[in-house]
Formats: sequence, C-alpha cells, structure tokens
Amino acid sequence: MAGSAVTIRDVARLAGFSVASVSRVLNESGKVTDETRESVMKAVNALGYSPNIAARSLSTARSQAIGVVLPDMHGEFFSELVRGIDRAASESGYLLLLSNIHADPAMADHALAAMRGRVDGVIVMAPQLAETERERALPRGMPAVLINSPGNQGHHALRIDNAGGVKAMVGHLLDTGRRTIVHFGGARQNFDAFERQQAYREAMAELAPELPVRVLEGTFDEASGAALAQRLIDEGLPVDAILAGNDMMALGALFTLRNAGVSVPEQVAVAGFDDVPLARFLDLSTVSVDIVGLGTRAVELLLETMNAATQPPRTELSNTRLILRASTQKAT
Amino acid sequence: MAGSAVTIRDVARLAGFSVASVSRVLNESGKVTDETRESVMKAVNALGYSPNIAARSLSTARSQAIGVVLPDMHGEFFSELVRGIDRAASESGYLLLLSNIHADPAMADHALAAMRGRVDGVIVMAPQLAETERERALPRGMPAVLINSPGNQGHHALRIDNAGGVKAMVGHLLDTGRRTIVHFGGARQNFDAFERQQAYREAMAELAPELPVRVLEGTFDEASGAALAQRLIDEGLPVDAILAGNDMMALGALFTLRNAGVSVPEQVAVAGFDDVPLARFLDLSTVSVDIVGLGTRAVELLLETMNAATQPPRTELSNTRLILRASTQKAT
DNA sequence: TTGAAAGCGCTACCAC
DNA sequence: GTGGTAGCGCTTTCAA
Repeated sequence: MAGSAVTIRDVARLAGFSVASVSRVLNESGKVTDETRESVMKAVNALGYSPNIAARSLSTARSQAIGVVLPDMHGEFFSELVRGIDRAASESGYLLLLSNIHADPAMADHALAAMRGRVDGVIVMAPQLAETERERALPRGMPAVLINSPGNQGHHALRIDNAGGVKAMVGHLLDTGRRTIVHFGGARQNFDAFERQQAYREAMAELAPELPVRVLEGTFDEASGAALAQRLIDEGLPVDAILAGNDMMALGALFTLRNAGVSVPEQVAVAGFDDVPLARFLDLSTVSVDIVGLGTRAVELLLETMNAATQPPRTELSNTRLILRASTQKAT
Repeated sequence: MAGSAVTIRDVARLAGFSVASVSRVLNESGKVTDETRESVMKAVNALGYSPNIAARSLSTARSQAIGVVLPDMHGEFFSELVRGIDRAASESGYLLLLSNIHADPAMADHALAAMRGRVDGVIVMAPQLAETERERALPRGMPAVLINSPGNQGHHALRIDNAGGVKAMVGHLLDTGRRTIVHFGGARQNFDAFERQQAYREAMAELAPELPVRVLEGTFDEASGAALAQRLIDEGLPVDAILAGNDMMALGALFTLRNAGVSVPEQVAVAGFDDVPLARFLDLSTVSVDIVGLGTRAVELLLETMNAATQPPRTELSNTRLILRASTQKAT
C-alpha cells in the first residue's frame, strides 16, 4: 500500500518511547508529558509519518468514511449533491468513498460489498433499483440513508418534494389566468417523472377541478419537449400553459414555440422543474430544488443513524422553491 | 464499524473448514476442492458475509482504492471529471476516495494525510496549491498523478491543452477575416486563465504578427464578460472579434452586445473556451475539452505509476476540439 | 488440498 | 505517565 514505509514503530524507536505513547500523542487520548509529545512530534515530522488508516480502522472498528452510491448522472445535480455530502461529511471528519452504479443490479451488489469495512455507513441513491435488490445488496447492519429511492425498509429516506413543487407551479399558472394547462411528462419508469405527473393531476383536481387535464408523455430531454410542443402547434395550439416535467423538456418546448412564432409567455406560458443553470439564462420559470441541502441532510441523518441505530426510520421531503421568470409572467 | 458482525471465522466455523480455506475460496487463490468451495459459499450466503476490506488492506498492503483530491468546483467539469475517473477506476476494480479541498492549504494536508493507508495512489488537482505545499502534504512514497497543477516533481501530470485550443480558435478567427481580435482574460492567479492569455499572445505573434494585440482582464464570470464588452461598446467598438478566456465571459459579452444592438457575428465575432452546456444552446463557438478522457487518462497513468514506480514522469496534454457555431461564423 | 499461525499497523487495556 | 501486549479480520507462508 502507498506510503506504508514508515510505521508507528519507527516513530516510537526514533522518539525513544513506546508505540503506545506515540499513539496517545497522535490521538490526543490519555495523558502524556509535554516532553513526550515534543519528542514524538519531532520524530513524526522527521520521518514524514502519517498513520495507516486501514490499521486504525481495523483496531477501532470505525473508518471515518461514508460510502456514497449514486447512479451515473450528468451535470449539475451530481456535482451539487456530492458537494453537499462532502461539505457535511468533512465537517464531521468523514471522508467519502464514492461509487457510481450503472443500471446493472449486479454492479450495485459489488459496489456495496466493496464498501464493507471501509465505511461506517452509506448514502444510497438508486432510483432504478427495486427495494428488494437494494436490501439484498446492502451488507448486514450497514447504516444507510436513501435518496430518491423506492421503499424505505428500516432506513431514513430523503425525497425531492415533487408534489409540493408541482402544486406551487400549478397554483402560479392558475393565478396568472392560465386555463388550459398541459403537462409534459417524463418516462413512466422514472420515479421523479411519475411523481410529478401524479402531482400535476392532483393539483389540478384540487385547485381547479373544472379545468381540463392533459398529459403528453415524453422522455425528459430537450428533443422530447420540442416534439411535444410541435404536436401542440400542429393541433392549433389548444393550450395556454405548458408545465414540463423538467427543465430540459421545457427548453425544448420554448425553442420550438418561439421558432414557430408563438409568443411566450403571452400566448403560452412555459414552466419547468429543476432550475438547471440554463433556466436562468433562458428566463424559464421553474421549481428549484436545494440539492446541496439534500446532500447535507443525508449526512446528518446518516450520522444520527450511526450513533443511535434504534431511531424509527423517517422519510423527509427536501425543500422546493418556486422560481418565477419571464416564461410564465406576462410583461407588466 | 458497519456490518462487521459476521467475520471470516464465523464462515469457517459454519462451513466446517479453516479460515485459510475460506480465504482461498473467496480470493480464488490456491487449490480447493469443489466440495470445499461449495460448503464455504453456502456458509457465506447463509450468513450474508462480505469481507472486511480494511483488514484485507492491512494484510495485503493494498487497498484497491484511489484517492481523488479536487478543488471545490461547480458544475459540469466536476461531474465529468469524476465520471471519467470512476469509469476507469471501477473497470480496474478500484473504488474512489473523494475529497474536496478548498483554498486552505491546511485542508489539503489533512485530506491527503487522511488517505494514507486507504488508497494505493492519488489523483490530485490543486491549481491553487504551490508545488512545495503540495509535495509536503503528499505522504511519502504515495503514487500520484497531477491534473492542471503547478510543477510536476516526480509525478506524471496532465494538463488541458490551453495553448492548442486558443491557437486553433485564433486561427479560425483570422481565417474568417477578423482583424482586430481582443482577448478577455481571467484573473491572473488562475492557472488556466494565465495560460490562455499567453497562448493568445503567442498565437497572434505567430499567425498574424502585423495585427494588434489587446487583452482586457476580468474574472472568468458572466458579469465580468458583460462589463468588458460594455467597455468596448463605450469605446465605439474598435474590434471585430472577442476571444474570451472562458465561456461564461463570452456569454456575458454576447448578451451585452446583443442588447446594445450589435450584431453577432456580423459586426463582432464572439468565442469562448470550455464548451459548457450553455454554449450549445446559445450558439457560442468555443473550444471543448474532453474532461471524461482527462479523468480516464489520469487513472491509467496512476495505475502505471503504481505498478512500476520508476517510470520517468511525463506531462501530457489533453485533447482540445474547436467547436464552431453561429457566434463566429458569418451566415452564408 | 488443508490447517495452524505469524503477521499487517494500530488502539486500548492493564500493569507498573 | 508510560510500556507491554492482546487483539481487530484478513492473507499467506509453512507443514502436514
């Protein structure tokens, strides 16, 4: 292993003390005289010693590391989530052991197993993994917190508040006088897409039961949003608002409408979900999710679990914020 | 430590074999009869056993993990780089130990020290850390590969080919008839900003020594690009091309010019560097860097170092690609 | 082919 | 306050 050359024994020998004392100095545990501390530290510096953490882990039965298992994601969401997790983890003295799992369940098994003994707990985001598969893959007794993953057997879980976000946006569209609001949904298998579609239906039913409900199903990408918008244009544009399941679809719709000479927001309002950086540039109204906060909170919950395993599992919703920009607001 | 309940000894007991045999089965080392293998595997499954990797690391002196030390970055660059590193690492059976270092050199020390004994090598991106500080923080004998970091004492290093990218773009601008090309530079302390500015001067000197050279210094963000563009407008726009040090500056310039009624690219061409996702949406010509490839390559070099420490250190440049879009091309 | 046992580097307990 | 040492869970000789 890298850097293993000098061990605690070398330090002890050079300092003229026992390994026990060296350990005490390094861990600030137990009593040592200033003299002892000084000789030990001198030896440490002279040798460029840093302790072997694997050995320490083995001895203390804790690794001071948190496992993070994420799907293969692109862009902002990934970096923000990792940033949040890292921030909270390093504040508490934990390092991150990262593993991307791709669609394959066998990889999840492998990734989780590989973490055994190197982490004190894991944060798992596996929207594509069935609950049973996930639980089988999770090593026995490994504290875990779930993010946007199906089921919640015995673990704390965190979810994006899709329902709250969508409902707020539907409310805004209604408040600004929209009457025929169509939803562009993502693929059915996608957990967030599913929840957002549900939320749209519920919000309409609750806030404006007399108004028509319509869902067009797409795939959460720009091209799909463009195609669906084109379909509406071909129909003679029988709508005055498009609530897309995510920003990329919304942007696709935005471009297509503008290219077709439809004025946004005058004729049609367009709204997204996620608040990707592009949204700000293109003046798209959307729902923003506090991703950094999601990561931070996941760490908090995990630490709580690790320190008191018998907490009843909770599911929390992460905050969501309505971001109103030009794409839904008539100029005043 | 998490999941430590069942050990190799429990498996051995249940299987009716020694721990040595269990180890052999699990590692596919040495000879075992099919019977033995079978009983062992049965016991493993029954107990839900997975080996404690910290113990294995200690015993084998290798951890099958790679340390990744990155600055606190936002967005696409971070996720793409980690994706590339993760992809290559997991293909070779390595896990990633991640640590964000912030500006503080003490944190770098801490992060690197914390990796000792848990990783077989590290990939370090520390553009803000002086070479001496970095080398002091790096535990003795730890194989390391540098990304976009100053100096290269004894380590393989990878850099973005800023010079090549800028030169190609300058060439393109000249080819399309631009004659007064001004460069919007980033902050002087920023390594990439510095290199790109240098490259601009060199490219101009080489390709068009008769043309004027002008650099306006900014800060690599949108507002800065906007401000510098405004300055040019106030001067009566004595340029026909803006080569920004990065995309965000270019976008700031783009908006400001358009709002001022300046037509891009007819009156002024605008080019960036990085190819952020926004660039495609806003039809900005730019230079794209293969970030995933950068990460992948870093892992390859690291594995090479770990397996044959006595290679002479090399510095490689990562490929760069000219992306030509509407912002620099006169419509034909 | 299998088992016993010696470490890997460290921490923590127990004596002094 | 300090040192000796047993173990943490695993791999890997060395004998049998």
